[in-house]
Amino acid sequence: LPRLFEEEPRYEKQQEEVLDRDLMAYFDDRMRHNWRGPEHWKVTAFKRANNIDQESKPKADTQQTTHEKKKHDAVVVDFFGDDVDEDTLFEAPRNPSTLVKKENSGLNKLPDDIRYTSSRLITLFTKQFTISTYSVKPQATLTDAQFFGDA
Amino acid sequence: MNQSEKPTLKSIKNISRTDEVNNAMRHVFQDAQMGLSGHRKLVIVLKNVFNKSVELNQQEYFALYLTRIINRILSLKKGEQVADRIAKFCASFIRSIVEDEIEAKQNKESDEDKEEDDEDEENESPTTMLITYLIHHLLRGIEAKDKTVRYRVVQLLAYLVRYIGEIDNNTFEALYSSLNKRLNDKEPIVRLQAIVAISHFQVFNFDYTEEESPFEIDITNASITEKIIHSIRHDESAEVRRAALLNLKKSQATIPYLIERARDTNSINRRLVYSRISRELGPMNNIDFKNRELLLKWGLNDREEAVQAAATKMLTTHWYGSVKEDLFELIENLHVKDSDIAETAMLIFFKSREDKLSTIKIDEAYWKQLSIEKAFLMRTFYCYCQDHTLLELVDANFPEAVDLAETLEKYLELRTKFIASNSENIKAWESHNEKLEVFKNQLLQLENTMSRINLETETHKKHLDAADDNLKFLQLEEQVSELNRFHEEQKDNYVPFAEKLQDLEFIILQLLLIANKFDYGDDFGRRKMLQVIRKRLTEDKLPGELASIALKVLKRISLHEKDFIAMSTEIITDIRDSYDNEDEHFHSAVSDFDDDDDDEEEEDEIEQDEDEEAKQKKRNEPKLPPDDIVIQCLTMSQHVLELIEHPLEDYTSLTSIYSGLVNYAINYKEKATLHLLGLKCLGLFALIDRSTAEDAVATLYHSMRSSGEQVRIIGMKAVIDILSIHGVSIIGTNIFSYARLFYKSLTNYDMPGLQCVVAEGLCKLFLTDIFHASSTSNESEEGDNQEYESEKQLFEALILTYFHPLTSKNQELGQILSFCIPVYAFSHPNHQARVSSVSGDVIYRLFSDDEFTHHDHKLSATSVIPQLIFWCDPNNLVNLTQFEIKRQTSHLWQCVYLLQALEQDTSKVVKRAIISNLSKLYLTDKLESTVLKGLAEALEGTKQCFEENATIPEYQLDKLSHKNLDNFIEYVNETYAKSVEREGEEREKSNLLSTNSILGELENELDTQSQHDKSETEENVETNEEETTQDTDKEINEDISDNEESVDVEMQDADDPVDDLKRQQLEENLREIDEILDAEDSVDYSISMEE
DNA sequence: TGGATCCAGCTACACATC
DNA sequence: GATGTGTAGCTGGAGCCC
Repeated sequence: LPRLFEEEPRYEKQQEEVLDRDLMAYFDDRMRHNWRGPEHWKVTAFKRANNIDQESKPKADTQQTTHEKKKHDAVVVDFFGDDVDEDTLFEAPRNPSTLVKKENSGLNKLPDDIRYTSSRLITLFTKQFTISTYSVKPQATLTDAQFFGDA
Repeated sequence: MNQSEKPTLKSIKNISRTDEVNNAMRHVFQDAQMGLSGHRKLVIVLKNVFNKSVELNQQEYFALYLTRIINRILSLKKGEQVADRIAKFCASFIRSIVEDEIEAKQNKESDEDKEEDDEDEENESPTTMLITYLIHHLLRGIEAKDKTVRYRVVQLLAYLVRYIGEIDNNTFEALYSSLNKRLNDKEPIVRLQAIVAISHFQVFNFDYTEEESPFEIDITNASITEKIIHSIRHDESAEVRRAALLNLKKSQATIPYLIERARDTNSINRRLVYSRISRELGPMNNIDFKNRELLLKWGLNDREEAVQAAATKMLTTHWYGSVKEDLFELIENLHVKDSDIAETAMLIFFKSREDKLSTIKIDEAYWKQLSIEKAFLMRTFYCYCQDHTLLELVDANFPEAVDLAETLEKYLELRTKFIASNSENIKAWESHNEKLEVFKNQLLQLENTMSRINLETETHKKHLDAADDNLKFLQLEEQVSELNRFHEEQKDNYVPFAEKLQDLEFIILQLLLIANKFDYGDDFGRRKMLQVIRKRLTEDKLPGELASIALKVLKRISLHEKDFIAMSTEIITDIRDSYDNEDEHFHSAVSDFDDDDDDEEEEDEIEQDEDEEAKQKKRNEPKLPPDDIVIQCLTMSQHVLELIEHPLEDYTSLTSIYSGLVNYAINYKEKATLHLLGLKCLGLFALIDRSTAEDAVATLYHSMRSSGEQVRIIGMKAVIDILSIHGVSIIGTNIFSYARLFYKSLTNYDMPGLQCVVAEGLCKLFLTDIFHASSTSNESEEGDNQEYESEKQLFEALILTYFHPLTSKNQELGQILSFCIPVYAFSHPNHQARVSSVSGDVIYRLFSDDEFTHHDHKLSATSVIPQLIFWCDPNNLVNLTQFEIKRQTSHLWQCVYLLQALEQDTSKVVKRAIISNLSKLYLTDKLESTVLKGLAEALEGTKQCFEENATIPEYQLDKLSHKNLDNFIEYVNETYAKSVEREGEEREKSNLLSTNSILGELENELDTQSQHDKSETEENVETNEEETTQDTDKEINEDISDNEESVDVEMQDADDPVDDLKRQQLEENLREIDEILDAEDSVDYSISMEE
């Protein structure tokens, strides 16, 4: 893929394809999640964009301490100790309704997935024909990082 | 025995006091908590202690001590190993004593056979006593305040309920109703355990149809299943639903609910349906076709790879295995004729079972005698081999072209004969079809009328009584039920015939699909195929899908496009001519329409003369050809036009026939099929001929304005396609009308289908820069600006539609925009700049404009803002090097617009959301120091604004927001400092010594420049021609949305390539930032800032 | 068993409501 | 003032694969 190593963006003449094959595959992949609309949108590749708290944490260290902590934390019950006060243990809530969840009428199902693809985005509605771009601008291609990274 | 001595079997024998029992028990549990491995031994020890207590007649003390021991683990949180082990240990112990008791009973029973029966049936056994005691104890805590206590209680009960066969009815009733209540516990972990517990009751028999139920509450197997089903569907916790999924009894009655979870929002649950539940359901035939189809459709298309993989495995391993690896049986079960997923399933099968490809053998005998399954396998196998260039398999299995053509001909001939020998059935079908047509016509007319009434109501503010039309709708409903009766009435005659015909046509379709991909190496075969296709297309009156594929084959085997057009024209002419003998009028009718062409072209004004139209119709009335012929010709024309790739040049034959047919059809507004086909063909025709397109857009525009959703969708698709092919110039100076139409359609939530089309269409036009290509057009400056404003408003409307509360009701629209908006933004820096330029307006309007705020379920600022920021993040741009990404200004500009929204009268929630998201903006020291400086100053201004308004509640920030804002300001200042430093170093290295003097000159020049043009990014440098003053902007700024005038704080993209005026650009940018922020107080925001 | 991933719960805080 | 609700960021557990 020689294109990857070209430094300058390529400026294309009119009537070129909007997205090339690689780019379509790239977008189809990237848009795989977050298809359900704004209320279900989640940040995915956001960390990379966040340049403020970018100091890399010494991961190994923290991991070890948590690991150790986990081991040490193991609780052992003393069955010879004083008995638990049952009145406290079984104490009822002041308002019993706080134990009840609100009724949910939803079905917890995904909506029908129309599986929108980039090929549909660059194809006409009424026939199988790819739309061309009208402007004079560099044709979109993947950046190196995108190709080697998440692409 | 003292506390330090652990009990042994021997020491237990010596126990004589209850405190010794207690001590022994504590020891056992002290050990049991350490691990599962010792449990077997400890169970024996504890059992001995229990038996000893029974022996001493102190079993109630044993029970008491046991509950005290258990109390100690009830407050241990979920995940605490110790508590889990103790719970398991209790379960093991209870199981063990229950088993012992059963064994003892059996032994006793066999003894009793010899002796007389005892009387102790009535008495409660020590084991039952213990279990009952334990249950009552635990039930005391089942409604405890502490969720952990409830969790542990229900967990223990879930273990115990497996061994409760002997408990009394009252205890059971108390247990059952308490557990039932926990199905609605606030805490998911409690509900989950309650599901597990209640699931065990499914195996009990609560059949009280013969006898009276011993329970006072409703306990039946059906009610238990019902409760689990309620949880599997409605519980909002994925883990609870999972527990219900895994524990619900698998039966024909529950299958639909199990299958339904293949669409669960949780991907683990979906995967489980395929990996585990499907196996538990047994052979694929245990599930009916409809549900199998759903499973495949959902699973093979799932967004999660893991789910897809599990679904693939289910198909290719479990189901395939369940039909003993018989591929034909598998295909038979797929019901290929009625299935939408069979093809995908087959291709996935081939891909994941490549080992089976070589076992497929297709010889002469095979393809000479095709069943639908054989034909389907042959076709999908062929397509798979072709797509994966498995040419050896193709050569080994598939016939020569000439044989394929002959086979195809054979089946086509079979079809013709079959139809000919069933004329009665055909008549029945035709008459049914006629009724159907009448129905469609009425529906379309009614839809159009309703739409017109709505339009008139809106435009003239008249209230029209639509009662009449409602009545008509009711009448139509009656017709629907009548039409639906057809299949019922024709059960014996037509239905079997239709099925057989469909089988034949399905086989033909498979052959055509092969022919469409076939390698016509030998010319003899090609010519044979050509002959078959041409003949059959002309003579056979093939149904839509077959005709469409046949035409594709024709195109494939034609010499070139011109040849294809000539042949198809001839075919359509022949179809028409075949009826010439029967109806002389038809030919002349078409000629007449040709003559009408001129009239038509004159008619592209907005107001069409209804009388003239009617007159024209009348004139044509006597020459009417049979509708079905016209429809057939038009359908063929549509398919032909769909296949033409090149602009129309001198295909006059095509022009004369199609423009005649098309105009004829369009005028028949009361004939649905004809009218809609006419519009489709008009649109398609316009795509290959610019002059047709010019008229077509006007015709389509009028049709849309006065019609219902069906017509509008067809019209909208056509218009957008025409714009995609010919550009905006095709609509001349009328851009405003069209923009308004687009806007109205986009925001018309009564026509959800139309919304989808226009949203997708606008995205296409923006993505391809067909919209916003103003710099290349030759329109006047004013025209340019109007176009620009219309497009800007449309773009903002698209973004607003994505976030609109009502869009959650139009799933398809949401999905389209979820895909298209980010693709648009990420595909070019200019696109990203455009998104950032509307960010401020979007936020302001979403959270302050009544249009958006008065709905329920509206989105929060904390979810909207990160999305806007994500779309504008330069890291998401394609096409750029890391260096270029670091120099992108989209986030910087977005920041300016966000600050603007921050300083406006937005609510506190919005302000906080903006501030907390500022840290997500990607601003680097590779940006020019001048713009960073501008941003830093803007931020100071914002800070000041907050100080000045400190008395207003909205401007009183909480601690965290203060900190976040200060951190961000500091970050920008640091970045600015670094940038200055970097530029200094670069200047030193650079030998371009004249930079300063150039800058000086430019600064002077800047002062004289007009004050309102804005530009974006280094690549885009504004040219003088594009300058406009603020005043001109306002004068021509008509608002397509009927709202107040829109604010003109906008960056204007220019498409000129990079030149060496970067410095000027940067100065501009800096000035921009100042201006935008200064303007806040004085500018009259369109988005009406109601006080 | 360990690693990667996703999800849900936890905590701290702000704010609304009773 | 107590209580409930909503949010952000973190963390640990669950289910899976190898």
